[in-house]
Amino acid sequence: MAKSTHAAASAPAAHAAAARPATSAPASTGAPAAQRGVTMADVAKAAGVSRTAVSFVLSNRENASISEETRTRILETVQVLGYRPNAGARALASQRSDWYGIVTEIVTAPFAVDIIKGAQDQAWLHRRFLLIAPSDQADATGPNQGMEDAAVEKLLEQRVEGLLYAATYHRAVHVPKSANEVPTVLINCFDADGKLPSIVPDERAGGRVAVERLLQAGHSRIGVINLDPDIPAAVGRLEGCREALAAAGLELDPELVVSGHATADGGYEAACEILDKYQAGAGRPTALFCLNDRMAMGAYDAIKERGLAIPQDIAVIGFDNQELIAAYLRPKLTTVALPFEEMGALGVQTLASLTAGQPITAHQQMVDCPLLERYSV
Amino acid sequence: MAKSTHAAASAPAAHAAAARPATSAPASTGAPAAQRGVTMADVAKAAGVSRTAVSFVLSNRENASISEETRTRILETVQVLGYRPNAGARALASQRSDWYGIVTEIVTAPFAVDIIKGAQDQAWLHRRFLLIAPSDQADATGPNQGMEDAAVEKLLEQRVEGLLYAATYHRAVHVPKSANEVPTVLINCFDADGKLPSIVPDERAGGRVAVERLLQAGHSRIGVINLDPDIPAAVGRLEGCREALAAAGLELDPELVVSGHATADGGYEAACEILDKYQAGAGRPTALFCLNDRMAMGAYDAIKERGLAIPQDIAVIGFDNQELIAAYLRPKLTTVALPFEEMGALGVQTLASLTAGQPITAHQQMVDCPLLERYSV
DNA sequence: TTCTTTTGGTAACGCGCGTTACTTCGAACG
DNA sequence: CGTTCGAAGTAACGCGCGTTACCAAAAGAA
Repeated sequence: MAKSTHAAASAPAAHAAAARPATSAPASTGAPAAQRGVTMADVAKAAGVSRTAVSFVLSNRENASISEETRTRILETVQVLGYRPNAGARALASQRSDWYGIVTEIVTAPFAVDIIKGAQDQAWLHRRFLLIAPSDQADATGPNQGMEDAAVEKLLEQRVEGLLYAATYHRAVHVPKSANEVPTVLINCFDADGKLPSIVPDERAGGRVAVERLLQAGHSRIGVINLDPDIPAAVGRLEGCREALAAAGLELDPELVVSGHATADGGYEAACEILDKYQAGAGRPTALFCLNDRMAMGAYDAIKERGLAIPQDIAVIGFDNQELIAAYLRPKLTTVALPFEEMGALGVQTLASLTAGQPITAHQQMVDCPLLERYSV
Repeated sequence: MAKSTHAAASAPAAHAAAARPATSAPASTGAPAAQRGVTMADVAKAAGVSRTAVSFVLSNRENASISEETRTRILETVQVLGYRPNAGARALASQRSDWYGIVTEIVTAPFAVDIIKGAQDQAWLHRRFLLIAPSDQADATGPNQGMEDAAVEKLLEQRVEGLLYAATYHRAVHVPKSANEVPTVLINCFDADGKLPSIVPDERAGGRVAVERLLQAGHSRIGVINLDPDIPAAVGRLEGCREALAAAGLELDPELVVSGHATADGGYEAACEILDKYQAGAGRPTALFCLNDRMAMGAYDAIKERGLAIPQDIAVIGFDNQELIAAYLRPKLTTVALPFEEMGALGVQTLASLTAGQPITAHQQMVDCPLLERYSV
């Protein structure tokens, strides 16, 4: 709780009470410094025109008839006075807020940030603001439904034009009811009731591309370090794995599939089990497909412990592209990336279509998981 | 760019054109479903009172005289109609927006998310909304000043009551001029002009606590894998290191300080240099203080390559607490954490004081960097 | 009984802006 | 010379709400 905050030795002056007084300095020098609270009426008065004229000029109205002369005069006045439009007032008058809301679990999120970034960038391009509301809260006792409802409620109070609902791992979710009042798109998750449009990673294609890469490198006996077999990610990735093998006329040996806890330790143990089951050349796999990068990290240790080299003796391929792991393991990990940024961006695009009343391409959109080649295959 | 979006096989129904029509259903059944666009006036009419009365009740006015009877009647009507206050209109009328803005580099940020989370949580507790604006943008050519100005400008258009400016690594920054129009607090950086209040990690105390831990474990000859010696983080941490040694009557041997690139590879090379400079027992350090976790990751490899055990032969301590590295290395890395969340939270608290006109405790507040004990010492 | 105070409200203004309907004026037209 | 018409601009309303000033009736006080 960061109690020990003390004055810094390095900062010479101690502007302690730096709070700005809220008093308005009515008419300062004619400096171009933006004065607080300059309104459209002020601009109008200073330019000697009506407020309406200013509004017309600033909103670039097509069929407004304003002479080029007054037009430039108004724009100059805007500059001089440092006028800045009031987004809230504009929203009130025009009945459109230019805001989207996103509710997501920030706390437990190594990935949420990527979704947010993708969405944020795209929203910025669409000249929209993205309001972020946490669906989990520090002082709440776990991620409770109450928080989510409150988050959606707060967002709706801000009159967001659309809602994004993002999960940090691919799964089915229940979205608060009030989300129905506004166009809503799910990201990295799907509606358990099947009503809302969603955007998810194409796990199956990802699994396929991973195993295809191993096959292409000449491996035919491939071990799989599996996640909890019930979650959508595991189902899809394993299915893709089977497809790739089948296309090469191979089958997945159930003996070579080991499920473990989705951690480095879990990966370590699973890798040990697979590696110790066979002798080299006598059925021992020459490649490991780890269904996430954390497990790949553990597998690395198991492999190195046995004096084996990556990728010469055993090739490893991961999933997720957890940057801080994959890019810093030695050798760097070849892995399949989860397209969080793209999903975030696509979410905003979909929302934009929806709010514009346009049809969307599909109820559930799947985004490719690209292979990231590094040095472990 | 996520081109291949195709209909999902798993989603049965194809609610393709799910766009909601914007037509208002004037008087639906008396269902309790929240009708879009219920206003305070609607509530007033339905409850048979004036709009003022509703406003008084909803804002819990102290000295308003509303009988308990009408009060409950109003509240019931609010429930029934599903009235939801319009935050924008409220902001306009009350001249306070309840919004803070934060501008930060999301792109290049393994850490920015933590700052945001801390700030977000705290803002939520203060019943404030946090608007996030990116200071770097996907299509921009690098982090340019133009983007930052635009970000601040956009935030001010939203009439944020205060501004947070966050960097992802501790450094001096230049803040856009217009930030002066509103209370502003810097997080994980400081104003090059020395005007704005800031919140930074106490690097020196962090360096001290790290080395104290090593000393306590019986190490007296400690190697240091340094960052670029010029950045504030390196200066502070090294200073703390010297202090701890001095307190134990020791001095820092310049021979044992090696600077490297702030990556795993840089750490690997630096560690190799230190380890190969001496024989075991003949001056070779028994512990390494790595000034960040990525370098510690490389150091691990150098140590293991030489057949040495962590922490039995060589103890390692890191800095930053980059979760995905520190918590998954084997053995798990003891490190000093950068208090991003705390800094974010403290930033909002400071902003709250500032906007309330209260004095703040110090121009620059330093937040402790706690030691995280794991298994590498 | 008359005057004052309290209780329980309401009318009306303004926040900053988008938007529609209207006015004025000079030029072209018949 | 009267009429029409476009150009240039303005008055005024309303978005949803906070807030101040005011009012009517009931309850005490003198």
